[in-house]
Formats: sequence, C-alpha cells, structure tokens
Amino acid sequence: EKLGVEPEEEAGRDEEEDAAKAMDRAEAGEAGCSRDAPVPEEPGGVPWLVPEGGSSSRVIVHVDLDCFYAQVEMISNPELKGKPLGVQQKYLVVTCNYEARKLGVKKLMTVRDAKEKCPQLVLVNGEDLTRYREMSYKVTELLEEFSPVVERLGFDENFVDLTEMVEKRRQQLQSGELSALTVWGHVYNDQYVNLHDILHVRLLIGSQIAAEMREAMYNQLGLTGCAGVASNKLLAKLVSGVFKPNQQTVLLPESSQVLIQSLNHVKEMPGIGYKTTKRLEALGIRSVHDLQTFSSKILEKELGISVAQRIQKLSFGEDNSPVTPSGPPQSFSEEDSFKKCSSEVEAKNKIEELLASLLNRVCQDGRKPHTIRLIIRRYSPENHCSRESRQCPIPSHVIQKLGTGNYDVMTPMVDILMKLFRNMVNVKMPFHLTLLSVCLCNLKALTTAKKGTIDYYLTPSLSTTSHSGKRSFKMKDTHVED
DNA sequence: TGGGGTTAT
DNA sequence: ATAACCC
Repeated sequence: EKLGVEPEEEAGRDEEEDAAKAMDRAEAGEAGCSRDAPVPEEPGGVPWLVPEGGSSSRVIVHVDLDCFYAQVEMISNPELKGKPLGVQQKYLVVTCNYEARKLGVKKLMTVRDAKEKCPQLVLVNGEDLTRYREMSYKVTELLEEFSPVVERLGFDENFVDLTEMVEKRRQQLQSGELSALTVWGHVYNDQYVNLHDILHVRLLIGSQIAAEMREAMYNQLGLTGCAGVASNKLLAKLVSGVFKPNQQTVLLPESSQVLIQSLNHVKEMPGIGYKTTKRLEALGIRSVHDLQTFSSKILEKELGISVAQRIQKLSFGEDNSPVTPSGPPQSFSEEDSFKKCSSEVEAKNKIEELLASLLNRVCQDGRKPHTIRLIIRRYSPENHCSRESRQCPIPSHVIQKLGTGNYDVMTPMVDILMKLFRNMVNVKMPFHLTLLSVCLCNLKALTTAKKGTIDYYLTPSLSTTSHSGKRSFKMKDTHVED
C-alpha cells in the first residue's frame, strides 16, 4: 500500500549551492545566510520583500489529483487496482492509471490506438460523470475545512489561499520551533531554504499544510494527488506538476524565473489557450522569453489591452488573480455526442434523457434554475468545435413545481426545449447534428423574500430594477410561447 | 476528441 | 449568444 504522504526531503541539506542560485539571491538582495547562522527567535522581527507591485505576498496551494477518473473507478472496483486501466468516453480513452501510462497509453488517445499500444488495457466507460462529480465535491469540501477560500478548476484541481492560515501558524511558533522548521516534499530547483527569509518560512509552512491536505485526502477519501505551493495561482499550478504522481513541490521566489523558463512553448502557460497561441505564433512569439521581450504596444494592438497585459504578466510569472471561492455550481448541464442525429423525434428522445438526469441533479441541489438552454453541434467536416445555443426563462409555474415530485415537470420543459430546437434547426430541411446538450442555469436559492426585508432588495427578481425594464440580460433570451 | 465547467464581451 | 479559457 502506498502511504498518503511522506516528506520527500528535508530543508537545509548538505549540498553545495551552485553559482546560479547564489546569484539569484544576490540579485534579490539577500544576506546569504549559512545554516549555522542563528535563526531569529522573534517571528515578526525580520524584514521582508514585497514582490508584485506592492500587493502583499500570498501563499497559494494548487492540489491536483492523480488520474482522477481512473482513481474513482479503482475505488469503485478494487479488482482493477494493479491492472492497466483506461476510462473510455465514446471512442476516446480520456484518462488512464499509471500502469497504463507505463505501457504507452496517453490521455485522449483513441481506443484503437490505445488497444494497439497496450492489448491488455482494461477499459471502463466513463460517460456518466455522476460518481466523479460527487467525489470531486468531497475533495473540495475537505479542502474547505482547512480554509474556506477554495477555487475549483475542473473536477480534479483546486486552489486554496493559505495566506491567513500560514500567518496564524507562523505567529504561534514558539521560540526554537522556527529553526526546526522543515519542508514537506520537494523544493523546486533544489533551492536552498533560508529560515531568515520570512517568505521562505511562510512557504515552508504552506508545504506543511499541503502535506496535511494530501494526508487527509488519502485517509478520508482514499485519493492521491500532487500539490504545488507558491506565491500565486500560476506558479502554484506550474510547480504542482513538477514531481508526479502523488508528490508535492514548493517554489521559493528566487526560482520562479527558472520555472517559467522551463516551459518549452507559450501554449504550456495556463491562461494562453489554443486561439491565443495561434495569434502569438503569427507574431513570431513561441517561447516564454519571446513573449516577455515582445513590444507591449504591438501586443496590445494585436490582442486587445486586456489579454495582452494579462498574458505578458503571466510570462514573467506574475498573476494577481485572486483565489475565488467556487461555492455551489453556477450551472448544471448534460451532453451527449453521436455520429448522427437527423430527425426531430430522435432529437426529442435524446433531449428527454438529458433533461431527466438534470432534473434529478437540480432536485438534489435544492436551488431552482430560472433559465434553460439547448446547445447543438452541427456536422461539418472542417469547423468542428462550433456550437450554437438558444436559451429562455423557465416559466415561474414550472419552477415552483420543480422540487415537488408528483407534478410532471418533464412535459412542459421538453416542450420548451423542442421550441428552442426548432428555433435553431429548420426541421423541414435535412439536418445532421453530432451533439445535443441541455443546461439549467441562473440558479437561485428558494428564499421567501418578504417585502421590506434585506432579502427582498437583494433578490434580483424582486428588487426595484426588475420593475424598470432595464434588465438587459433578460432581453437576449429567446421568446417562447408558454 | 469527451463531458463537463467558468468568465468576458 | 458567442467566444475564449480551464480540466
């Protein structure tokens, strides 16, 4: 059995520092303390650097579960443990465990290629996300017990802002405890830890909390994962992936340039996606260094000031975006893709299936959706990714019957969805769809907001602006007769 | 390429 | 309503 968490190495090892690291610290204006120098006994008495334009320094952890869907499947069926396992959606292996990776299976490989590479590969169907979603929220809730500021990224990643928690622990350090402080996990770039540097101390405490988080995930949920600790989300995310699987890494500020320069291409920078990469390449920008040194003015003209300034900061490892608590989901959706759907009856059947699952989910959540949306993808040989959608408000009498099981809420909602469908698709002409998706959003808590109370004025549907006809967001909903 | 999510415009 | 980003 794998243990959840072990310290991979300790702070202040006996290795000689190399010249580059010594120079990093010289540039940062540090004293260059040796391990034998006395460690300050008073935690608050150390001068410290404030990076990133005066904003106070943060401690962020990025937690990234190992091959999450495969782990959930191995928990559901322990007989799968030890075997090469892939999780299949349609004809893709969307993820696989490490036994499978050792045998050459990669994420998003087609089933055909994966079986060719690895004939012993065991496949399980992962098109129903229910169990993954439930486990995903258990992880987020566990992390929220450490600190309430947890931001989800997909089903298998979370950011936690540890700044406050770290400060509390640091101030509670007893005399002598500071000099006994150790790192949990790896230190990126094998950088020397300086306990006289308050930024190092805070990040070390962050690494301890990260280890406690991973230990709790393993003991309470049976899940392993990686963690990265750094001073912002970008760096935390980049450093969490340095030692995989089931390991953690802390980034000290002096090594942040080494980390971002380790990226081989701007497309590896989180926040720079497919489209922006293409536009950057058209400007001759390929490496992180290219982006760092490219003219800001020209970049702003090409990409717009917002994107240009944001990604150029990213290229220097700067990211002031806060960890935004995700809270409950903003939307619920279910989709199904297929080779061909070309009749209205066929579409209606698929839509009914999607809606039935959604109603179960939304019922469990407790909140009520006020908007419904239908999304389609039309067959086209070239432009593959493009989707079209229509949405409309859910009639209030339908919303009210949502929680109460005995009324039929399917029929009126399917009627609405089919009207949205016919608004997008001319059913009198031949059509070829490859995806249908239904989304319930604009979720509202079922508050009994009485007139004159705070709740009344905080409820958008009730407050004065809703009577003035200025709610432009509503005007884009397509009008569907009830 | 799947089955999800988010925010910005 | 779409387009970009994330997994």
